[in-house]
Amino acid sequence: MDMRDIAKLAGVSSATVSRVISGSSLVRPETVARVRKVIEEVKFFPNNSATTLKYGRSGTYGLIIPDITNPFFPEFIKCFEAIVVENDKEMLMATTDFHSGRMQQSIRRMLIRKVDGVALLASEIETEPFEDLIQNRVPLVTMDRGHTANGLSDVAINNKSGMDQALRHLKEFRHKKIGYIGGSAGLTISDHRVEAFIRALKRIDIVPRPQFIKVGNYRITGGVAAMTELLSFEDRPTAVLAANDLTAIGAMRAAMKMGFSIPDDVSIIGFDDIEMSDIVHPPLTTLRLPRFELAKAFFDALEHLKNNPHAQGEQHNVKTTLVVRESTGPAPKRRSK
Amino acid sequence: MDMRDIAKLAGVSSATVSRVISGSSLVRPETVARVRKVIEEVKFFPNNSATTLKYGRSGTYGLIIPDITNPFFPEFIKCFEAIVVENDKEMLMATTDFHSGRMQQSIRRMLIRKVDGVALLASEIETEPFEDLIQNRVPLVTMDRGHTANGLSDVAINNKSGMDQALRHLKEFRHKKIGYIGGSAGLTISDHRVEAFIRALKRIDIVPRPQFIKVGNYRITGGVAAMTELLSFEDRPTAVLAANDLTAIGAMRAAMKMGFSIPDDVSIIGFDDIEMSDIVHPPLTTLRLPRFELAKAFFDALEHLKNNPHAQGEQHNVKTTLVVRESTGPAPKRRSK
DNA sequence: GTGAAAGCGCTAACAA
DNA sequence: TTGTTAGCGCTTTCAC
Repeated sequence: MDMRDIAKLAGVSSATVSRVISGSSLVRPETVARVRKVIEEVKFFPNNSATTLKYGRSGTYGLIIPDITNPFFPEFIKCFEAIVVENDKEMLMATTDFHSGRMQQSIRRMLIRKVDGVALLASEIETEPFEDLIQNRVPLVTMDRGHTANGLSDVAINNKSGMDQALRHLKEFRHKKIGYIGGSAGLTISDHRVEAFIRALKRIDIVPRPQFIKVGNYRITGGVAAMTELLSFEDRPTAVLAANDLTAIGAMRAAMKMGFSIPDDVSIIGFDDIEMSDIVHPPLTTLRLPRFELAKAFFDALEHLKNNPHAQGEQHNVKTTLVVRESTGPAPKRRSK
Repeated sequence: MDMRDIAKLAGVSSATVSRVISGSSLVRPETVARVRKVIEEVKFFPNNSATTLKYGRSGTYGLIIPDITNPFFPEFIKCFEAIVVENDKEMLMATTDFHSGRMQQSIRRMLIRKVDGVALLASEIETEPFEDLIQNRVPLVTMDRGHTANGLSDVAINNKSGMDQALRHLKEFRHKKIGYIGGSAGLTISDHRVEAFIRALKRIDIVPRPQFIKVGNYRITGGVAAMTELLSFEDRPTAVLAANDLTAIGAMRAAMKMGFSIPDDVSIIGFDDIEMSDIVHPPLTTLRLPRFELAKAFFDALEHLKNNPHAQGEQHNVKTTLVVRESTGPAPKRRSK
């Protein structure tokens, strides 16, 4: 069943059917009605691959994420999918699992399916895989790499203001010894966040202590491991910032398991504000990263690059806001234990 | 850059290039090598839409899920994506958000993109949306609808054995008053599970009490609401089964908020075994639904239908296993109000 | 306002 | 073993 069949049934040519479907204004209303009726009756669906072949563009945006198991990403995907579909486009999702082989493969999938652009939320240190995308003139929007180029835009998370909010909050509670549990070492996003943390610390006149800065893995296990180390110091932090909520939740578990109470002995602040953070005990104070805004920023950036193939990429910005719940409180007066 | 370009560079015809790419054995090894070299050099990616157009099949399987925010689904998607990609196919994911308009739209997306089959994990009561799929001879594999037909297979979750395990476990703890919090009313999956619950109850000689059977929404909120009702009865259940883990977690929260302790006052059993269930307090006893097996069952069923277009659909089965953690314990000896 | 026809890139039947 | 060619379904220019 193709447009020619519809054309025959409606007594017109396939060109007219095409025009009706694409909503061209050049067709007489009666003709439109007649064609529409036939389309309805036989439940005709145009074959997208023909259009893609003809145009060289598929109307699909690729989305590459590291770990769909981290609740932040499903929430993001949901928003991104909604925006994409609402704009009559399609989404092609790929997961890398933090694995560079899977990353290569994902990019290959994008290229083969002729996506109109790629939103890359899994920034690895290696830029090599991007090359193929750039070389094939596929618009690319990265997250928090702070680097733009021709056909390459970036959506940055405003770490500075977020960190400032978090640290100001802790300062009001008189915390002086503040730790940080980062993401995986070597990923640019996590490096950026560590740096932002150190600078923000200095801004509130606290001298950063290297031993208070630990690396995690963006998962609960990483938070558990890092927090266990932090709390076994004789001179331990009274507050800890985590690179994401999962890490923070792991940190909370570790602290509680070691007999510390939250927030009386240690305050903990997460990052993302996943749904779960409101459910754990105590509910987690966290820097909320607004998914919808973020998804919209990616989509807009992609559209812009697609429609302006020779334009320089743009640097976008999404702000976080501090959501104060119950995992933060006044610094302990004296050492307990 | 297309196959003709490669052909020219390699001094062969485009047909030969095609043969090399598809791994035909008819090409002389030296020719293969020469063509491969050119492909490597210019980093050529075949245009999938041309193949799709030619074949009428896209090498893509659709996956329709209700709610990517429920942690079970990301875990499932991850497995399904891995299997699909490993088999050199593609996955097209769509979320319905339990909304029938989104369902229609998702199916439309599948049809337009010429998917080779659809895995439908969001079974609504209405069969109407499927019609388009069936009519267009798109293989369809549903979850737990227990109905097969031409080009329609089903993967059932063995509710019977799961329920039996759960109830036997509770019986050993001398529970007599057992409640159930289902999914959304009207969805066939949840109806099936309620029925399975009632039958399993009878099998251990407990007379089901209608007021102990509540409806939820597959989310935490539903569990909270239903559990609050269940526990406000004078004569309240001492154990509750939930339709999924999120519901069970909501139930736990409600119970704890009302001052009941788990499992001393009420035992709770979930369903799915999402990662979170091991993290909540107390860790949740639950019926584990193995994602990888489930994903594999869907994939195999799809492949089978695709390769045997005129075959009758098959009924597959996936078994659950009871994971005993700390949310279940002996029934309270006497009323603790 | 509508139709005819070329061509997007690939594959497979057929020819050589 | 390799090449030639028709055609998958759609869009769009050009002609009417």
